[in-house]
Amino acid sequence: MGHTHSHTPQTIDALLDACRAAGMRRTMALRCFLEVLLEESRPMTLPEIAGHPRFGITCDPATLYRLAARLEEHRLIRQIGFHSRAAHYLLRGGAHQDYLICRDCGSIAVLDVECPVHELEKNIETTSGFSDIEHELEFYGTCRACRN
Amino acid sequence: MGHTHSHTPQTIDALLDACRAAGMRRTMALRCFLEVLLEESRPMTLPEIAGHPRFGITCDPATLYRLAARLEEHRLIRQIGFHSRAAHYLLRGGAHQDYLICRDCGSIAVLDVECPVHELEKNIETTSGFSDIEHELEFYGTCRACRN
DNA sequence: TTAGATGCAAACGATTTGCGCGGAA
DNA sequence: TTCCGCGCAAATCGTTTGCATCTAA
Repeated sequence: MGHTHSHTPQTIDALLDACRAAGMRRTMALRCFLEVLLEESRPMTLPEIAGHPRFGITCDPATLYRLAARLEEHRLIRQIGFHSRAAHYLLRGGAHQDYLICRDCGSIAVLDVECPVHELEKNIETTSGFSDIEHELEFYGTCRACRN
Repeated sequence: MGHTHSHTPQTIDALLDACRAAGMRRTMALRCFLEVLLEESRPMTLPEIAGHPRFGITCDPATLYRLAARLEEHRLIRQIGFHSRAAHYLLRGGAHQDYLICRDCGSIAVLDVECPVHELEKNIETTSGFSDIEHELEFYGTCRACRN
């Protein structure tokens, strides 16, 4: 069963409320954006999000990027940098995840492990002068399929 | 003094030899590329590398990107994905480094800590079916200057 | 009514690709 | 002499920005 530190289950409404509380307007693009991210619950690029069948409207790229910027600013989503050209985003508030990525085919798997850096993170927080620290841990390897 | 697991000190000649052994030609662009990476010994983007004073020639972007691709393929350099638009590269063969990055100004600091994921990494290697695994660990926070 | 969102269009910057030439082996 | 690597040029693709219009509050 693993180490899923369960957090409060997220719902669209709760998310939209949080957005509202952060001063954002309850717009259709916002709702679609969050719905996709919530349904998929994995890191996605903006082109992926816009192309998702659940994304019910057509929406200008500019809108999407501005939306992502606002959501990230208000800490509702988080960017994660795999080695792909496009940035990935995921909802905050879920359990922290680490990833295992195939450097050939780019497939992304979620690791079901206890993240071993919490200690270190606290340590850094007190000694570095940085605040609001969080981390990103990815493993890159060659998956069985790509090894031929 | 920290945890610098010292590796064999690298020299341009050793690096060029390694390239040669990998079947690459000893070209001027290759030498400049490696010299910059060696001198700076930090993750750099390709535009940064090409713009470095030590990069003695002018060289077409295409050449640079193809060079990087070859070097990465032969495992002489390694890509690392900070949250910047451009990919960063660094020489392999140095000690493994983890980073602390300011999410506002983007400054990158090298962490002088024992990396706490080696165990986990071995673990994943035996259970995941992935091979040649390596990891990337970055901490993101707000640095003192950006906190105002 | 009004500040915040959106669409449109155009600009940007990193990265990629096809092609013919020049140089390292 | 032979390929490999290079410069040139053009195309891709993710992302950003200015501006006029629209809309949620």
